[in-house]
Parts: sequence; C-alpha cells; structure tokens
Amino acid sequence: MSSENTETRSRILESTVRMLEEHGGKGVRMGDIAKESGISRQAVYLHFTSRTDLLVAATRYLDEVLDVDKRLAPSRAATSGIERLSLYIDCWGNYIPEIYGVGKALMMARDTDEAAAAAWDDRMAAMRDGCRAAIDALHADKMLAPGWTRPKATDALWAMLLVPHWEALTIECGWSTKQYVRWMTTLAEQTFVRRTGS
Amino acid sequence: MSSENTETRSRILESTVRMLEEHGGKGVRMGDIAKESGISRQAVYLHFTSRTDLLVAATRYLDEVLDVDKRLAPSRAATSGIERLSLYIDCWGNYIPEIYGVGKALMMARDTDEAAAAAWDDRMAAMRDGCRAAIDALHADKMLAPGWTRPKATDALWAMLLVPHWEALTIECGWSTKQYVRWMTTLAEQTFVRRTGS
DNA sequence: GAATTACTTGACACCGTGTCAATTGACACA
DNA sequence: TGTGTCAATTGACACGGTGTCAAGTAATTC
Repeated sequence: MSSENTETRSRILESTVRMLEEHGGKGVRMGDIAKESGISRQAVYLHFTSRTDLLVAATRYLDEVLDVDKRLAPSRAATSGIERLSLYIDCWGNYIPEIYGVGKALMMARDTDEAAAAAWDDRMAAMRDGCRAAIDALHADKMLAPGWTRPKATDALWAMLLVPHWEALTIECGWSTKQYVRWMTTLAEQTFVRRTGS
Repeated sequence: MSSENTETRSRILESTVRMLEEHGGKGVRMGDIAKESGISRQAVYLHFTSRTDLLVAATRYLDEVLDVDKRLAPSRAATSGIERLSLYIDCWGNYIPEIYGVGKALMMARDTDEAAAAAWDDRMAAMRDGCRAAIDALHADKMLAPGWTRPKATDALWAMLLVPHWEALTIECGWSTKQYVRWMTTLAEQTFVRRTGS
C-alpha cells in the first residue's frame, strides 16, 4: 500500500506538503489533508498507515522533488576542505526553509510517536554525515583548527546547523536565509578552519 | 487558587518537578503527577487550572528553589564585558540541566497550547535580556568584534545558547556540562570579542 | 453479469485534558 | 450536639484527534 504510486497517493502527498508549508507544520490534521486532497479522511489511511507514515513519505517525496542529491553534488565535488564546508552549509541553509513545514511537523510528532522520532533522527544522522565529511575533508587538508578532534568538531558543526538554530535566527529574529547562510559559514570557518598567519 | 500556598500545592509542584526531571519532560500526565503526589487527579485541578498552568508554576517554583537571582549576581557584578559574557554563559550552562525536564515539557506543550508558548517565549526573552546585557557591556568596553551591530550580536548569542543546542550537544552527543560551557564560552568569545593583535 | 479496485459513509474505540455534581471527613465555633 | 466550611474524593462525561471496522457504491475489466 505505501509502496504503490497511484495518482491519489501523489495528490495526498502534494496537499500534505503544501498545507504543512503554509502552516509552518503546526495544526494540520489528517482530516484537513483529506479535504485538501478532495478525498475522505479514511481514504488517506488507505494509502498511509498513520500520520507519521504520511509525514515520513512526505519528506521523501519532497526530497525527490527538490532533488537533494543534485543539490549536494557541488559540495561533494569540492576540491578543498574549506570549499566543501562552505558549499555544504550553503546547500543546507537553502534546503531548510524548503522542508521546514514538513520537518517541523515531524519534529513535533516526535514527542508522542516513537516512529516519528526515529525518522527524524535518521534524517539528522544523514545531515551529520555531511558534517563529518566536511570536517574530514578539512582534516585531510591539515586545515582543521587545532584543539579539535574530528568527532568533536563533527558534533559541534552538526549541532550549530540543526533546525532550531535556523528557526531562532530566521523565524524568531527575522534574519533572511542569505544572512543565515553567511553567518553560519563565517561561524563554521572561524571555528573549524586553522588560522594561517598570513 | 493558584496564588495560595497550601501544603498540597507544594507537594504537587515537587512531584511535578521530580517526575519531569526523571522523564526528561516527556510522557508525564496529570494523572501521573496526581498519583505521585498521593492525590486524586481532580485535586490537581483544584490548585492549577490546566496542565500549562501547572508547568508554568513549576518553572517559577524551580527558579525559586534554584535561587536564580543569586546565581546571576556574579555576572551582573562583572567589571568587564568579557567577564560578564563568560560568567553569564557559565551561569546559563549550569542552569539548563537543572530546568531541562520542566523546560522540555513546556516547550512541547507549546505546540498545542498558546499559553505555554507565551510562557516559554517569556523565559527566552528573559534569557535574551541577559545576552543583550553582555553584548552591551562588551560594546561599552569597545570590545565588540567589528562587523556586529548590537542587536545582531544579541540575536546570534541568544540563538546559540538556546536549549535545543544544549540538548544536541549534551543529550545527543554526550558532552558533559563542563564541556558544553567551555565550548560555548570559547565560541562566544571568538565570535563577539574583538581580537586585539597582541 | 461477476469480480476487482478505489473510494465513501458512518459508527466507534482509545487517550489525555478538562468539567461537573454529589459525597466524605475533618476541623472550628457556638 | 449540631452546623458550616474547606479540601479532597469519586465517578461520569464532553471534546478533539488518531486510528479501526464494516457495509456500501461506482467504475473498470474479463
């Protein structure tokens, strides 16, 4: 059921993403999604076994639409650690606002639903891999700032890139995505890149 | 009702804090608190109008117990901006683990309860005041790093000190409070304190 | 014309919060 | 000895949202 790819299934996913985006991930119920899809509430359960299942599918769907792999390509192709780091942050910083609605819904579902927690943790683990890769690249260049072990640097980079930090700066403080990306890049570079006395 | 200070009321508050602490703020229901207080569920509602009301009262109660004002005194008495900044971070970093359970519960309640959101925002605004004061002190010393306006620096400091960042580093990554405080202090200093070419 | 598929309708169980009304037991004061 | 009051108890219930179940419908296919 959740593996098929019917027309209706896609409509549900589209509505879900649209509504979550619109409402910042908050207060969107199964019934609302059904209505938006021009379908009965129960029909949604014909395609997704639970709200969490739907949310998880929605993130996957969105990742496909946004072509995450393509977006990450530049960072992966970087020739230096510094470049890799800044391209990764750029990529991530522009990605967050696009997945924020769905992500927020999933983050909130975490509180009560074990499966949602696992799904979100999984995504964050993937993000962490990106951080680790950037730190490793820096290390390979012998450009990792002194005082850091690679795991600790990965922890620190990962933590500063998490969604709530973005949320605070953009949504609460009103920073633009551009400002956010600039600041996180600066912060990461001043933190993790060895200072060469030029 | 919520202003009185009966024996039972205190027992409820104690149980609430204890249970939230124990369970990391998750999955503690009104009935659980009642049971823990040796009281019926309804009796809790005799002292607190709602779960949110109870949570808010619990944070206040905890602040009293922890004597927050006293803890903040050293930072307030600092004679330089740098000192103020680092003492504030030290204070905050040691405070978070003690209020984490209650804070987490309040943060989670935010999602569905307007009043909880307001209460938490209020606390975060207070924390922000501390940040602003530290940045202002730095500025007064002409030690605020170039490139920062005071509001932007306040935003950035505030955001990096938010609970989810602490949560990621300590709970998810396993850093100790000491490590967290050291790192946040370093991070804040390297970010906001002007570098004097010594 | 019978079976299959996708969907609808409506009822219902479960959970946790919050409300209500009737009752109990203790203490106070007269 | 009663009367009033106060804190708390008991049990029932409403509400909102998720998830389940069973019966029915309408279109497609063989």
